[in-house]
Amino acid sequence: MTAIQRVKIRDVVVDRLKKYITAGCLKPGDRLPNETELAEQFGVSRLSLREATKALELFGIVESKTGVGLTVGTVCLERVTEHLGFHPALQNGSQQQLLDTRVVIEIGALPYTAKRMADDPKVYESLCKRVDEFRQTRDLQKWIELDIAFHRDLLHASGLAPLVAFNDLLQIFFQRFRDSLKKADWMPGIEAHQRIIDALHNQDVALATNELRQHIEYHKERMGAPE
Amino acid sequence: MTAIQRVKIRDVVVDRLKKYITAGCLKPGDRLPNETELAEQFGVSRLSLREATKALELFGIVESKTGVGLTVGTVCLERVTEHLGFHPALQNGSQQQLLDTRVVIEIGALPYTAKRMADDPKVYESLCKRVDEFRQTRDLQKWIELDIAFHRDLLHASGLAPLVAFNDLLQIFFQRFRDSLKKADWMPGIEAHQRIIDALHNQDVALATNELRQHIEYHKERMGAPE
DNA sequence: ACGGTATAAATTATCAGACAATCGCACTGA
DNA sequence: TCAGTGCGATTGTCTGATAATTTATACCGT
Repeated sequence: MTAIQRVKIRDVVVDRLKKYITAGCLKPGDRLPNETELAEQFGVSRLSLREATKALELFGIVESKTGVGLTVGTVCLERVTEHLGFHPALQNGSQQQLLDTRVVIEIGALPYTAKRMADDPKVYESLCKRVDEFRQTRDLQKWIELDIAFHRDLLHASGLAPLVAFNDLLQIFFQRFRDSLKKADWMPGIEAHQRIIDALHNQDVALATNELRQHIEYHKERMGAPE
Repeated sequence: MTAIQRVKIRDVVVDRLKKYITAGCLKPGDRLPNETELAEQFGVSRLSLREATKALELFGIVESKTGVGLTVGTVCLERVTEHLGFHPALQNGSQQQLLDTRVVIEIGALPYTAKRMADDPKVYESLCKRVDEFRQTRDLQKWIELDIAFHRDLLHASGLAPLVAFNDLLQIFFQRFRDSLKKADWMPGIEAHQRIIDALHNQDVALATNELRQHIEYHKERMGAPE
């Protein structure tokens, strides 16, 4: 007794559309065939094709304009956040995994960040500016935004763009219990941020790693196993 | 002259659906009214409502089953990651960046894998089985598949599901380079795989890290800067 | 009376065809 | 030359119908 799930046409069409784009090396802005033609090519009705394109449009992968046609787009994580941010049902079963994943990504990026810091002094300066912003803020909501921005910048400084994207995605799933934290919980984070970038500035990756790990583990205690 | 954008019905429906869910405090698994009823309630045709629900279904926000109806779904990271292949960071990222990202992820997972190996002997055994499969294969295409599978299993053994999803995403972009490799290039990889899991088996994370780094860097030389 | 099976109802999945709205562009007229 | 107009192409939306699937119910045999 195999639990077979009926394969829905639009899921197939979604895959085929994505393959069509990648196989043709199409870039954002490139035109796609019109709906009728694509439907014929895939051997489905226009409606089924539409359901697929409309779904992909929510991600931003394709765009459609009346009177113009379909064009290739790019995933815009802000848009994804917008749709997911209202968190009806984010899977929270593995907060531990999410945090560990963050640790892996952020710590793994540190050596690359240190290398870039050695080459470009502006990297350190801009990060310092972020921390200063932090010190001047009293509003909790603003702090949260700045914290996300700091960790994002820290990753961005590594020069590894994919890691930034992955981190953005993870942040979506963290958003919820961020709100449940108290102001006092965030206090120690400021100086931790400073110590991390200072260690990197001194090319002491090991120290930065320790600081960052402690910094994230600190949050782990506050979030883990609530009930 | 404001750039007015025609408000598309399905976008409105998407918003109203999300509000419907949040306003009712609906949880994953909760039933939604059927399509006809919802369409009537929103004052749109059933088709427009469908386009909205199908789009949300790609996110996992709602689920629909034939003969059952609409239910609130759970959004999981893996599902979103699956469609992230069109993110600019991955589209425009250089091979170098993608490889470095792989290094960060795979090496970062090793400590977790070692820990799980210590707890469960089956982890090591199943990985060994993979390597054995490798030795018995002569077909190049099969080797490529097995290599991907091995690295996937290695990550999976860490217990960090998000990393597996990220890795799957990265593999899409490596696919093209793999095909250009020669059979001889893959030979040393087999024993490297064995050494990695043996080191982990002995709880020697540092050694495993070195082996894995060399293993991936080895490929870097063959792929890097072709033109 | 009970268990299993066949039928019916409810619901989504998919399709076909039509018309409206919108955009781009060529064509025309001054 | 240039502004205006109309036409074709394309997506947006609707109506209606049929197929596929699951759940619940009624029926039948023992």
